[in-house]
Amino acid sequence: MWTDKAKLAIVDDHLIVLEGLQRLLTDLDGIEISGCFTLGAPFISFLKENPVDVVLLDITLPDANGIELCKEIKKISPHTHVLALSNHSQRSMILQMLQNGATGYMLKNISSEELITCINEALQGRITFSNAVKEIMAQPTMNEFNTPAQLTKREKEILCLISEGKTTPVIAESLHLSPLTVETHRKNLLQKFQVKNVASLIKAAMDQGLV
Amino acid sequence: MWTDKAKLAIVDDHLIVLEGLQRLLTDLDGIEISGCFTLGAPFISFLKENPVDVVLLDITLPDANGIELCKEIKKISPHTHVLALSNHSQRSMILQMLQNGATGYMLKNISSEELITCINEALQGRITFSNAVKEIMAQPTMNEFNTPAQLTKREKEILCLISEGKTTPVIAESLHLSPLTVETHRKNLLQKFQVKNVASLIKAAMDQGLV
DNA sequence: TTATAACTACCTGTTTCCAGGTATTTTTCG
DNA sequence: CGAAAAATACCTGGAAACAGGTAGTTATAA
Repeated sequence: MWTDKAKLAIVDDHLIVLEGLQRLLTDLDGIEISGCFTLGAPFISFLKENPVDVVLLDITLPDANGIELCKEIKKISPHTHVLALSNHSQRSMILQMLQNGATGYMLKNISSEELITCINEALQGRITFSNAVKEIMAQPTMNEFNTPAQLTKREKEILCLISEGKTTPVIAESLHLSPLTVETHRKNLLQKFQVKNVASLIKAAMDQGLV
Repeated sequence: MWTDKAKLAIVDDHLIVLEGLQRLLTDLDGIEISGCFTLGAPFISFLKENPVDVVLLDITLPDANGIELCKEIKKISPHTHVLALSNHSQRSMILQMLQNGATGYMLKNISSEELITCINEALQGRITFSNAVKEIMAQPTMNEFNTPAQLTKREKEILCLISEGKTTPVIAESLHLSPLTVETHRKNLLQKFQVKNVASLIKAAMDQGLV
């Protein structure tokens, strides 16, 4: 059946949020909720069979990582606009979502007017943010990297072990490497995060969700 | 006007969650929503003038810390049952809320049946948890502290500076202390968190939301 | 098939951290 | 007020981290 209403899908693992969004978005001209999902996988299946104009996507789901999911959505259905809905206000997270095809980013403290505005903007293909996100993006790189640290597999592995409190000799042994090699990776990690000791390394890594 | 319905208040800074809860809880026998608030302060004012039987309290509000707010609610109105509603699944957080008078703790991924069950339990004064929380509490202290680290003002201050990458001599200078004093505080921090280096100190502190 | 990136390994110092204490002086609170 | 907690300061020695290099050996992708 043809309809002139835009088809909206919602993906969020919190039932409460799902209900809230439905309540805020029913009885609106021009928008029709065509599906609600608490996991990423069922939505992907749905998307393969049904057209979706815009999806409100919670980026922290139990079964999938938001960035990967966004990428997958755009691969299956490039015309579907992805509006990220999240609690995370990290600049790097916002940028990563945009780089992977998201049309907008909203924080969960959004007002109903903002929400409707953002959805309409997204339907027209315009990049859109909730007010709180706009403020975050307005600050020019306060202290952070606009490009989040790009780590190699080995570096991530070692970073993880460092965060567990393992020392260089312990890490070396558990990875069957020379302690000197581990020291080198450590040095590279400090350089990539532009910090000068483990304390700020761990903080930076956790801020970016890498640990 | 007298009513036999239990009076329920909701405090959550996310409009979406507020709407969702209203949708899930209207038209229920025995429960009446008497107020919704997006900040802690207005609710405290409301509570002073109006009876509330049970309050669904988001413990991460922009204007107040959940634990303090809970304590204040119980001081003003001891018969009001506080049901914490949160995203934080840390055992230590749950225990802290209970220690400060909360009647229950629920995670936001709760189902509607669970939610209603919990509210009814709470109305009868029984300690109650959502299923996900029950699981967390069932695990005997997997690795965590059942008593979250209790830091002094000075310790928090120094912890914060450490997380910014400051070294002992730098911290000493910026606080006008002897480096040896800072070392002592450092040592106490490591002991309180039961870790043996800064890496795991920062991780533990961030996991507990102290940085 | 070549660059380029990643992973590996080494060397020399210096600084900082950490473990193991002890001990005095303020605050804070019952 | 008196006791307990917090904050201050000190000491020694050893372990780990950090700065500053160099350099060979795999992957890997243009």
